[in-house]
Amino acid sequence: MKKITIEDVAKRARVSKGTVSAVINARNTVRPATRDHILEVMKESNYRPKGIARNLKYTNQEKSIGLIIKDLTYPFYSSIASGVSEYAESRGYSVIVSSSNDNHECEKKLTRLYSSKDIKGVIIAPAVEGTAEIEHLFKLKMINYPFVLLEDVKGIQANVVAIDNLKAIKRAVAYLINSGHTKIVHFAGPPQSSHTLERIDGFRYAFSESPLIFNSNMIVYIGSHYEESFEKIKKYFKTMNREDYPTAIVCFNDQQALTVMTALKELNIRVPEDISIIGNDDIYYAKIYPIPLTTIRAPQQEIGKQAAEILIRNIESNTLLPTERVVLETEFIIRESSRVLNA
Amino acid sequence: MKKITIEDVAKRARVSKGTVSAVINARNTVRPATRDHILEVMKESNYRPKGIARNLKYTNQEKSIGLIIKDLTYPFYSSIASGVSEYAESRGYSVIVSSSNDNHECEKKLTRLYSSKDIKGVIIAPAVEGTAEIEHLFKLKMINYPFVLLEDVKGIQANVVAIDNLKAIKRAVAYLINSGHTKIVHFAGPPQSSHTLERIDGFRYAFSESPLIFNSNMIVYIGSHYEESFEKIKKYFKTMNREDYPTAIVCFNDQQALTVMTALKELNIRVPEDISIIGNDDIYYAKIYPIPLTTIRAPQQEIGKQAAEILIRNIESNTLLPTERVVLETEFIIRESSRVLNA
DNA sequence: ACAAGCGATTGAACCGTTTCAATGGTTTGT
DNA sequence: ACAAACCATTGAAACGGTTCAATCGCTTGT
Repeated sequence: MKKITIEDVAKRARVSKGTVSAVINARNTVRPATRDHILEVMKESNYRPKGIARNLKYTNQEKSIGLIIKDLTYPFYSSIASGVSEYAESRGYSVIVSSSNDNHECEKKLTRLYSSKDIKGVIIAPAVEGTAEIEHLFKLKMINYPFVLLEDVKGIQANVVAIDNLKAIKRAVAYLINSGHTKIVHFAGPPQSSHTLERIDGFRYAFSESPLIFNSNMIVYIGSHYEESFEKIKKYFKTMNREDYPTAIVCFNDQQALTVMTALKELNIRVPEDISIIGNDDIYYAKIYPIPLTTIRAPQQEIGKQAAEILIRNIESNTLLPTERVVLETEFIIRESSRVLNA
Repeated sequence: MKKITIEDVAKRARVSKGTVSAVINARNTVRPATRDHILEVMKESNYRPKGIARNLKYTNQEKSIGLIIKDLTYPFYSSIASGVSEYAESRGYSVIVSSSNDNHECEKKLTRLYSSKDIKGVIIAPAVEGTAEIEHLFKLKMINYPFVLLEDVKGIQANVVAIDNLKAIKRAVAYLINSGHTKIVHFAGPPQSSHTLERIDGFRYAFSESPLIFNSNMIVYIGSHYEESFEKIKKYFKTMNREDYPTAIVCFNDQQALTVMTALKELNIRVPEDISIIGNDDIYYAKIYPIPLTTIRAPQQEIGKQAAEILIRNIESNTLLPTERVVLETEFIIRESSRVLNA
């Protein structure tokens, strides 16, 4: 069962390849009867012209760039995607997105896929930094395939657009400490994620610069998906005396923070009167929640835009450009889910 | 400034194309000195091997399918995407997603892009049905390019996986009417969207089967994005006497419903005591809202899965299969944002 | 000193289309 | 009836890589 080619169709229709090609491309030089006959044969043999062969000769039809993110369903990443889109479209590029599910193998497969499909370049939110196999990135470098990372990766020099997670969390925690909170807890994300680690580091760092003393009970692994985390959150409070409750929780991200607030409501714990909640990212739903969430805003659109800008600059350059590294500032947004104790 | 080819590199490095190719593919038959020299030349001339040419000969490396949706940032679509992903990966296909922004031109461009890149098939949530130019879909049919639509499109016979929007809304409205609500309003979505129209139709249909009489004031165009809708919602209530307030609002989708609830909170209108709110879709955030949303659940994952299944069946068949049409059932989920009046 | 063996390199064939100058066949004008 | 003009069709070259059998230049063993 070998693939059917234009040659086969031509043979069966008793015409030349050129004529079949003309039909496929809807050129009006073909006699209607011939045309219909060829279409008939195409249908009968379920002939599918091979896209890449069509593009071999005249290549610069449609320009496109790729984006590999960890999770399509998390608004943080889709906002980055829309930032990429907006800029890219303005430069005439279409954008193609895939999710690596924070899985390394998947990321490798996707980079191979993208670079083999005449997609001009790719923006990658790299998966699980810890495991750090990065040969696939070296491979991209070798073939001078333009790419931009959305996170630092050790061991390779590449274009990066990142935010300073550590600093961001540190600032939020410092705010709580300055507001008189002493019983502060961090609800951490998925253990294997690099973001989780960075945020824990930021949390600890803030303590090291304060009179308070960090201890490891302050880190509670909750995850960020509803299904896994909702029960964990309730259990955490149920197995604890009310007087031991933290007065503030710094959450891994906004999605988790919203889940926490909903769980607390079910437990009749008030936000922010009993407990202050701080999120991370400033996703869309953080502000339409009835208790608007205090959070650390990452400039998601801007991340996307800058990454796209660097990428396209590299794509369109005919010399190899020096790598760039951009670190964007986060913004601490105080809304109603947090409270100052020593006012 | 013409494109640099493997030939150019070979010439400059004083070797043959074959050797350069061996270096690119990391074959270990190349003498290290030769290898380094070739790499040097590649870097100097910023040579980027053309992906599609590499794939011409041995083609079936990585299988992938495409997905074109209207809005990457709306959770409804990203859930569909994850349904597609899950099934596709299990069959060995990678998934590539693009957003058409509900823009027809963009959709056309993307279908061209996908079919020209050796992506085996595509699932399309078609943009703005009203304007309905569908030559691009006919084009796909002509080249027997497998595709599945996520909505009926008039004038073309194609694979479709859809939900019955009209029936779904009708059911929700019927529920309200049966619960004793008489002042019911529909907050509609973006005027140009086909979903908006279907939902308005469902709303009217429910009235036609009840003792109540529909009138056009019951339809209020609010949109579904925060920025545009929040103020509109507040204005709607401020320019109205309290006794004229509807007792129930059927929203275009969940995102809008959540926005409405937040706006109502600001106006000190209670949900569900003063007004019942019904959403549409059952997105993730509908259930982590502190007043869990009554809504019409669309089986998003399942939509994605079924579409992917049909698509891959068509991709792998070597004869042209008859088109399929699947209509999935919605589920009315009563949570806490709605209230029965005549209990 | 020569044959065998080996690693590195070459180059022609191939992948499946598009293109376009050349050709063949039909119609038109006179 | 014949040249000119016109349409539809052909077929070979081109696109930019990969592959692999053949070859080349060195070592090695005897």
